[in-house]
Amino acid sequence: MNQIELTLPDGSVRSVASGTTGLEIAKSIAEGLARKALAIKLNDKILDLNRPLKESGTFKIITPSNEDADALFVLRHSCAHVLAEAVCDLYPGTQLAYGPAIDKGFYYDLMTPTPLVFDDLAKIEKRMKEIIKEDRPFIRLELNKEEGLARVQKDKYKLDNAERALQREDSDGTLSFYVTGKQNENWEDLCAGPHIPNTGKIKAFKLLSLAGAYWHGDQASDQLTRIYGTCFADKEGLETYLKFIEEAEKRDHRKIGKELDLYHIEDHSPGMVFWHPKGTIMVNALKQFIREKLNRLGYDEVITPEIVDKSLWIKSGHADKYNENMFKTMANDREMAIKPMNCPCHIEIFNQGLKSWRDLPLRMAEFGKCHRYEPAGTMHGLMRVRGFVQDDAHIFCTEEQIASEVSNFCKLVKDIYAEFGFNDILVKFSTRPEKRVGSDDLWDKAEQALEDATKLANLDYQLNPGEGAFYGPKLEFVLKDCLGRDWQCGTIQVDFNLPQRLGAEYVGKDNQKHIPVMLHRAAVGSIERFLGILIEEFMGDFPLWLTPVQARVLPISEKFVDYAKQVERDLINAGVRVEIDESNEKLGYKIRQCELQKIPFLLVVGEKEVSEKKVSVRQRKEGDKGSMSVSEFIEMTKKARDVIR
RNA sequence: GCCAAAGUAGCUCAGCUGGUAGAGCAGCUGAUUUGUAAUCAGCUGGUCGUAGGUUCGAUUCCUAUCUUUGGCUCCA
Repeated sequence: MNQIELTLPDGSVRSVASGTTGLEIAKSIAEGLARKALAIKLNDKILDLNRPLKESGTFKIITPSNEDADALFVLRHSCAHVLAEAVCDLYPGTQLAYGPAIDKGFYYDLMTPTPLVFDDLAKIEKRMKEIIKEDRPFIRLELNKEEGLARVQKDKYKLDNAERALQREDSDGTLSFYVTGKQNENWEDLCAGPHIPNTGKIKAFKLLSLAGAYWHGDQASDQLTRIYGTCFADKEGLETYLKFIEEAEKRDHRKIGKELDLYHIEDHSPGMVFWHPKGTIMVNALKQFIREKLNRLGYDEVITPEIVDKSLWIKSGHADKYNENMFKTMANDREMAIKPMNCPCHIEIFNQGLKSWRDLPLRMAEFGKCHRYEPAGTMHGLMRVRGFVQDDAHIFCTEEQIASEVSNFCKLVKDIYAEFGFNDILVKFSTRPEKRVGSDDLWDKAEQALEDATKLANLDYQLNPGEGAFYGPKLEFVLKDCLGRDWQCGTIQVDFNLPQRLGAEYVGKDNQKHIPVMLHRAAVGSIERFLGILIEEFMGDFPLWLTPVQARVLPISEKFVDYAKQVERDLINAGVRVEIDESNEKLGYKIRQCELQKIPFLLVVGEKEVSEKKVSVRQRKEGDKGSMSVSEFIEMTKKARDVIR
């Protein structure tokens, strides 16, 4: 019999007969290890413990651990099976679709004969616990194509899964099933595996939520019920995770936005933000932060109308390809639309006067307010709204200039994000969507140009097929919120279509007219969304330049209010955003209010400060900084204002 | 738009199986004149998301609708 060589995590090499199982190897190392083992990993492939091993390579025995992604993966996937079995038991006639382990747990998409409601989860959990207690083994069955397909005939989703599995390149023509217990007696599911040896190995799980999900993610297809749950190696891991969610909720920008009185959204205009004075300070501070960067990079800022006649949207293609996303309005009998994007308006400015090749690249920026009719049910605080301000710009350039302009922009995005401490950014490359304008030749050219640019920018990306804008492919810069959900912020898009459609031209060196390429780009994306991300990232403890109130003066009693007002006046004149707390409260109470409002500097003034013409400074998170003169304090804030994190 | 859940005072929430609503904080008034995360007392405040229906009677049951939340889809 052939021997295979297995390299263990400690570097030692074991030579065993081909066909030996992971469990046998675990036993040969230690009985205890064999008892704990969940699965094995051979060359990056996780396998059941009792699968015969046929190849040499790196080898590890997977044991329960909240730190081991492989362990969590098998546990969660097996837990999803237990979930599916429980649902099938409780709701006969349930059809199963798909039940993978995901980043933070697992889900199962299924179709029950009657709709499930949230309260059913408790019942399902109870049944799952019984199945786990029965400690039934997961048994793998490998069947040939005919036998396998015969087993899933009644279930349209599983049949579809089976057919697709057989079509996959790495298919060996067999289909695998996992029975939880005895064949033909207990529940089974078409599944590639791997699984843990028996259900009793699941020690800590919880069902979390119920959601609708489309079969294959296709809106036109069946709507399935998705049950989300999570599973950990032990109770402690589960509790830590649930605690994490609880903690994350405290960072939620919607909660902090309310507590700090930054904004609200109301029923009259769903998805549109009412920025309160304090939020407005932040919006303006962020705009100014970006504006200063753009000024240095040769952008010209413009302002364009928000309401534009339908005819422009017809020419641009929006009326055809973006229609359901647009707010429409009538001016008497004239049909207008509220702009969902700034690009057509920027082309209108470009088209004023004759442009020469010497004008290119022409970088036109606008903090343009856009409105998009997003589907109900997609709104989310500041992150997903219907009215938002983009830090938008359009770069009109030649084909030759695309790569360097895109590359420079990528650098700008990285710089800005790094200043806020976002260093690990996900970049997606989205290619031509089904609904698009322009010929395939132009799309080939645009996608190629964007790819060349990513090489110049030395940018790693994830391919996101079919998700580009209707006029061109795009790069998306993705940030995460407190719960780890992805939000697209920055973007750059290569567009060979709109300039042509809207008649943009420049005179080239050859004295002929040419159509410029247009790069649509936004560094933070939308001011609203980016502030939402920042609120969660900083948990309300904003850097001094961004924070709405930088200092509050706290007179110890009414006797010192006059002096406090004088301090306040001095600070206002020095450009510090300052408030005064004249309330008839004790100092401890006033300080507590400031801490809750996350105010960076508190200036306590009492008898001592009045006589010495000083203020006592208390800094957020750092405590008492001692007393100093007002001018010393102003110097201190000036230094702190430049610090981003 | 789809599935599920929710909507009670400015905020956070209570209100069991139908008998016209409560707490804490905030706010107001008064007392206190306060030294680094909550001084005390009193008072105000809600046609219980909206519109219908069932009922002698609806915050509570039913229907519709709007909004919000968690997902799906879509997107900055």
